[in-house]
Amino acid sequence: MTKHSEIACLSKASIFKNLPLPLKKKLVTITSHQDFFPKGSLIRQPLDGQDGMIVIDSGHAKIYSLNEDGKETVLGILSKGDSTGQENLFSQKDHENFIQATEDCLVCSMNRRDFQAMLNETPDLSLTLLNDFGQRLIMAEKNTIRRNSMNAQDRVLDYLKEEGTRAGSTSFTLPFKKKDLANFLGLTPETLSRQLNSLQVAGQITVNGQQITLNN
Amino acid sequence: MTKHSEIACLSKASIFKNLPLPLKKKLVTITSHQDFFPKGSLIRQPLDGQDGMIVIDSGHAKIYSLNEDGKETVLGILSKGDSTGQENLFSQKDHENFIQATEDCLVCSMNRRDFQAMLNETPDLSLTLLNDFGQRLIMAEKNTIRRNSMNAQDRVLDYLKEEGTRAGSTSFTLPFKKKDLANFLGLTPETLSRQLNSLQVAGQITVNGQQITLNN
DNA sequence: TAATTAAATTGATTTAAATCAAGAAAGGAT
DNA sequence: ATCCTTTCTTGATTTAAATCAATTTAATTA
Repeated sequence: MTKHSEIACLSKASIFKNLPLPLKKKLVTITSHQDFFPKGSLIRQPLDGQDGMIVIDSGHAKIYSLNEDGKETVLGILSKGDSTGQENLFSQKDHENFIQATEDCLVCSMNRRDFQAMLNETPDLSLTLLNDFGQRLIMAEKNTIRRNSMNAQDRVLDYLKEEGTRAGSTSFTLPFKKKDLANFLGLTPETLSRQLNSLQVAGQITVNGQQITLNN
Repeated sequence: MTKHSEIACLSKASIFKNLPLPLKKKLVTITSHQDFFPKGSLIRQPLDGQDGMIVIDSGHAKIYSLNEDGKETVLGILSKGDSTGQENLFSQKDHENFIQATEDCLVCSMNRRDFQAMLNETPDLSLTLLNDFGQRLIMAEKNTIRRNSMNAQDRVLDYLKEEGTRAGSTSFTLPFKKKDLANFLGLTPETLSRQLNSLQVAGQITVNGQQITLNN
């Protein structure tokens, strides 16, 4: 593993990519680089003793919680460059969510103690993180609004458009199973299936397995 | 307005209350103290040019958004000591939510530029804020789980218990209109009314106007 | 590649909560 | 106090999405 690829890993993470190079170099020293997780394996789970944050270097993963009766709630999807766990870097409580690799994943991670020490020395890093957190809070609110004021079809369309924007193309592959997407949108797989079909009949989208094309 | 009350204002804000005194003193210098907003008035609204954060010194306020067809989504409720707007302190975008005083309010505020300058000098403050943000993100996830895996009645009960914990008593006054509470929980006022009634019949709570008592 | 398991789709039915409607209670304004 | 407006409640009805059920399709595994 070359130093170059280590810097590259951090540079992919949206949360770090705009940091000045010297800061990145410092971060490299406290980062565990590119651990491999095969598809289906758990990257994090409650009581695993892990307290840091992770960055997805390649592959996809999903974050979910399980309630007492085993019901799963999909809280988010991670793609290349996404990070999660920052919210645990500052609390003493253990995380309570599962993170599962939905494809083979390479993952970079850093632990709480190292990171906190680093934050104390580097105000720039704090500001970057604060900015990122702010964005996430705004996203969370947006999601609440979406769920509160949109019906099934509009939620699906809204998500697909967002995904299209993210992909920078009208054509893209769903980054995870429809089952999980349904849950993420607060729907059942059956309802999602019907809505996708209905949108296709209306000519708004073209669906081909996991491949989606937005028309207009 | 005495210096003492100015410090007191910051000390009430959960986000600042654990800061060391010297830091609080510094913050006081960039804070606008105790602006008065009568019940019903808007503390913040889109395009008002305000870009900072606020702390509620007394009274209650609600945060909500309006979509194109005028539908309101209640995003949160602010009580004494609560703060909001931190998420805007780091982005250049203007805020898009309304904040309305639901009672007469005294509000402290600080603007983006002053605050950012201060952050650069005081890493401790960044850490405190990061911690707070982390908590909020965790709360937002909790809320998603609640909405995804609870029916109307459980959502209401869950909220009431949370409020009871917050109030530190089994008896408390709802901090805002049932109409707004319903919206906040993703319900209609009719459904909330029925669920409160049903919980009372089941002996779980006692309802008297805005006054709620939890039994057991 | 066949066998097995999981995911996705399609149809029929149920249901929880929304909507519609109307009256009662509470808050503000004059 | 009286009027007017908004909120709250209660009942009847509708409806969007969930659930139940059965295939088809796709993905894993042996």
